Amino acid sequence: MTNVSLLAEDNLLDLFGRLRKLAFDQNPLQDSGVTMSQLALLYWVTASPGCGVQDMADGLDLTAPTVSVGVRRLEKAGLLERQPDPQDGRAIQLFLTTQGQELCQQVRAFRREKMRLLLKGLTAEESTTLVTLLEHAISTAEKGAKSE
Amino acid sequence: MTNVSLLAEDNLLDLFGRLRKLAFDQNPLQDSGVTMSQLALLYWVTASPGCGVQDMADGLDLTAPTVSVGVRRLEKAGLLERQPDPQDGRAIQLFLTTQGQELCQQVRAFRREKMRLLLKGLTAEESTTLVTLLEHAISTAEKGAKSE
DNA sequence: GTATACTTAGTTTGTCTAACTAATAGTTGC
DNA sequence: GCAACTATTAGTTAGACAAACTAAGTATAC
Repeated sequence: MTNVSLLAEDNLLDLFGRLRKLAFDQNPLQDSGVTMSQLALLYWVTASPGCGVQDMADGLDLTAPTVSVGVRRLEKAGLLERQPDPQDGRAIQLFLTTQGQELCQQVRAFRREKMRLLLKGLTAEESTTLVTLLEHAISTAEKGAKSE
Repeated sequence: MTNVSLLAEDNLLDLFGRLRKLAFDQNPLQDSGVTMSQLALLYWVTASPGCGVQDMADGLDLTAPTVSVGVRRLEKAGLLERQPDPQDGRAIQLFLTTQGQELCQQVRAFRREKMRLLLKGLTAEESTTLVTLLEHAISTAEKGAKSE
C-alpha cells in the first residue's frame, strides 16, 4: 500500500470516468427513439436469440417486469419479435427483426470506431500491452468479486 | 487497419463492459436512498464548491431543470445546501453539508478499494504502464472528439 | 396444488422541453 | 447622467415519458 499504488488507483478512477464519457455517453441512437437501456436488451437478444424474459432479466440484473415492458416497446418499434415457445405455453422466445439486427450492427460499428480512435495514439505493441494488462486486471478483480 | 488492431478494438469494447460492471454498478449507497445520478451532483459540488445550477448542468451534460430538481432532493436529504449568491441576486451557490461530505468520502473510499482490487493482480510496474497507456489513449481520443 | 413465465398496476426517479419569474445588462432618448 | 424599454441570464415549475422497482394477477407446467 505504497504512495505510488494509491496514486495509480486515484488516477485509474479518474481515467475511467473520462473513458465512460468517451465510449458510452455518445451513441448513434441519438434521436432514433431507442434508449441505452433498450439497446442493452437488443444486445442481449443478439447474444442469446430465442431467450425468454426471465433469462434476460437474470442476465442483465433487472426484474422481469422491467424487461417485459422494455420488450413491449422494442416490439412496437419493430426491432424485436416475441414468439410463443413451442415447448412451453407460458414462455415466449425473443428474436431480433431485420431492422433490429441492422441497428445493433450500426451501434457496434460506431463503438468499434470509438475504440479505434482510442487506440489511435498508441502503437500496435502498446495497444496489445494495454489490452493484455486490462484483461489480466479485470479477470483478477472478477474472481475477487465473485468470492465475496 | 490490420486484423490485429480490429481484435484489440473488439477486446477493448468487451473489457470496458466488464469494467463498468466491476467499478460502477456496485456502490456503497445501496439503500441509503441516494442514487448514482444524485451522487454525480454531489461529486460535482465537491470539485466545484459554490457552483450554480447551470454550471453543474453544463459540466454534467444535463439540463438546468434536471439539476434543479436533483438539488432539491439532495437538499431535502440534508446532503447539499443552497445559498444565495451575494454578487448576483438571481444565482445560488451550492455547498455540501457535513453529511454530504461524509457520504462522498465513503463512496470515494469504496471506489478506491475497487481500483485497488483491480490492480491487485498487477505488479507496480504494470500498474504504472496501464495507467500511462490509458492516460495517453484517452487524451488523444478526447482531442479527437473535441475537434469534431 | 404449487411452482414457473410472464403481464399488469402503481410508485419513484431521471430526464427532457416549454413556459414562467426574477434579476442583471444593454440601449435609447432626453 | 439617468429613466425606461428590451434582451439576456439564473433558476424554477409543469407536464411528458422512460426506467426501474414491488406487489398482485393470469396462464401453463409438473
